[in-house]
Amino acid sequence: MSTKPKLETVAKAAGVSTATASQVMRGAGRISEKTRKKVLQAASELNYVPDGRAASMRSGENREIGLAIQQIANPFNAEVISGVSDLLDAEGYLVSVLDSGDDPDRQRRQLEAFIRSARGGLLWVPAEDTPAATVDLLQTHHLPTVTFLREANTDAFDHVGILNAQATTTATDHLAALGHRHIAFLGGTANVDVRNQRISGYRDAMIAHNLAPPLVWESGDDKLSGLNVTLEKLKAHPEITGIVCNGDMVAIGACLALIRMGLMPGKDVSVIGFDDVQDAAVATPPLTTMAVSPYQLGRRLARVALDRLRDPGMPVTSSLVPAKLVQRDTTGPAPN
Amino acid sequence: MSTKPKLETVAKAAGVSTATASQVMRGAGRISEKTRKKVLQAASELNYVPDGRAASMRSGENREIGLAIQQIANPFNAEVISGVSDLLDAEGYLVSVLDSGDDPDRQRRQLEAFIRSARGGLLWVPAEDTPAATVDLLQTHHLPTVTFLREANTDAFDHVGILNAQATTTATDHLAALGHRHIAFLGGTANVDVRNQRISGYRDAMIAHNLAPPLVWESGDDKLSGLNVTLEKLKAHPEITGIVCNGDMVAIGACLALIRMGLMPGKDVSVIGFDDVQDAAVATPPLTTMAVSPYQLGRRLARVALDRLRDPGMPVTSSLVPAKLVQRDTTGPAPN
DNA sequence: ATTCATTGATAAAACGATTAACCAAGGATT
DNA sequence: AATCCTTGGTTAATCGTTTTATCAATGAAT
Repeated sequence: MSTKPKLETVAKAAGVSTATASQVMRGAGRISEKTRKKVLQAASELNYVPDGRAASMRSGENREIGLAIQQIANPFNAEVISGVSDLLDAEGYLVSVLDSGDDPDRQRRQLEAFIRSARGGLLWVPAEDTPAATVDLLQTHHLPTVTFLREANTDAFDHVGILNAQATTTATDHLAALGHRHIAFLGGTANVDVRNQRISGYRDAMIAHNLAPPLVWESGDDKLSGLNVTLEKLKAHPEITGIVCNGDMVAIGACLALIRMGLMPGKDVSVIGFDDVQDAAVATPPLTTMAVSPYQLGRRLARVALDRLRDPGMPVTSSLVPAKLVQRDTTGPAPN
Repeated sequence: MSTKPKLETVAKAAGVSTATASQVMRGAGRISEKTRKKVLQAASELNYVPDGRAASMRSGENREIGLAIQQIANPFNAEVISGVSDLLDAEGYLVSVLDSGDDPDRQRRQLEAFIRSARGGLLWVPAEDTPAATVDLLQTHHLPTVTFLREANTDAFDHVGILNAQATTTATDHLAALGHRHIAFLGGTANVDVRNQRISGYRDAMIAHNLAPPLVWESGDDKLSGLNVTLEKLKAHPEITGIVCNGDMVAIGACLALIRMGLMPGKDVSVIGFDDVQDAAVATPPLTTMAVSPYQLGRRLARVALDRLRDPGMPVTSSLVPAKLVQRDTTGPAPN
């Protein structure tokens, strides 16, 4: 009574062969209505759930897909996850999320475990300093992979990302148009591709408008380090009246710092974020930011993965989505 | 060259049987050092990764465990996830996170898919209004399960949770000691166990101190709805000088509302949160809250799961951890 | 020179599904 | 009446491991 039911159990209960039972369960083959009913009845009475390991092993299919990301706690990532899950869930896939903590070793272990279980596909934000061996691993095992935000050093994977340089150029242009001349870039740790692209967009705009020499402030990606770094750096550079940020969280941190220093964001110093996380609109004051809609980005990512799974022969795609300037209260005309 | 290597491939390359190769890979059985070397060599050259489906099917073991939670984006949950992953990761398990969105149907689909793949164990925050059939499903399939925060209606699962009533009593006591007499409870939607427990702790304290009749304000669990509900309700009840919250995010929302109304949190109206998420300390003003350390809670959860997996015969456990009052700046003496 | 352990390796039967190939029975077609 | 589809179902091989039982070879003990 308490032993886990298998296909054979169901088949016996319905008085048919396992082959027939299997066909019924999958709605395949030619089965009469009468026996179909019998089998389904038996299955539901026994609370039968097929063993996906066996099924997947034999059929070579697997409707579980993984999303490997560095930090689930990051609100941007959290919203991406929602977008991915919502779409793939509706298509009958099971999405499970892996958090690498941006640690290449941990990432390696996770991906090996992932390959072991031979799942259907992988949506992957490669950890910083991912070794080529890890990319090889995925390729050797023919795991359908879509990279996200960060590109892997190969042309075998589809990619979904953001037009980073274009976005920070737009952001810097915006501040320049408001009369700011001393603009700094804040956020991110050294040598991450995404950040480098954003910095270069910012640099280009600074040069194009013939503004003060570019100034890059390194920090973490969270609120707290945005706060601390801003406090410290702004003391050394009181001439700064505009800050282009690597993410909304640091931007919010920067605003907190300004307030602590008795400055008014959007009045004394203008701050512009990146991502448009939900918090951005609720922050006090509401944050001007380069919006990419993480949720929609997640859906796009899922869509690409679906296309790839359905047509493995499809040529490799790369889709880069633009960010839109969303003006709220943290940017305004440069003071006198 | 490009076909996925299997155990047979490795065995052939090393000139041994698959049985031997298998034993080498798992470090089991009695194998001479010489052949051990040969096999390992071959395996690494071929980039061999065992097929976990086959292995798990035969051996009945699976080192993948799932964490099913309602909303990844919630910072409390995000920190729990870190705690769980850190510990289980170190023990060689693969943790994958499922987001049910607190939707019972979606949860059901996810859990079925989860059972299909016959994974090792489940850490489960049951969705609101989870039907008994879903609990049955897990039991029929003998999936080692630990419920978290919310209890399932069965005594078959281990449980890890919070002493909710005790915590809100402490919180209310704290406000009462500061001289507040009109205290409201804010947050959560109707009829969630956790919330009911918290409300009852609040109620008990209100009655014990002979304060104004309890007042419960319903809202979501996020910042924005905390903000909106507070704006609205406080207009109707201007006598309120203290608010006990169902979570830090609503508490922060409430503070934002106060500021918008020209009131000072901790001076005009005292607010006390629940959870102690990272944001609580960074908020302006820093939030007084009932701290449970989601990260540590996650580790505890993982620990219980490990114990259960290692000794399936162990009697069912239930561990409830207390919350500690962390005083910051949003609570203070009642105004005159 | 038997017998007995011990060591190191292997053959073959699982695990629980899927699926190609096959077949029996009945009806329609010539 | 012989042939040919069609329908509805079954048999048996297969996926890639793990594991039990077995076995050959070698050296130690009688």
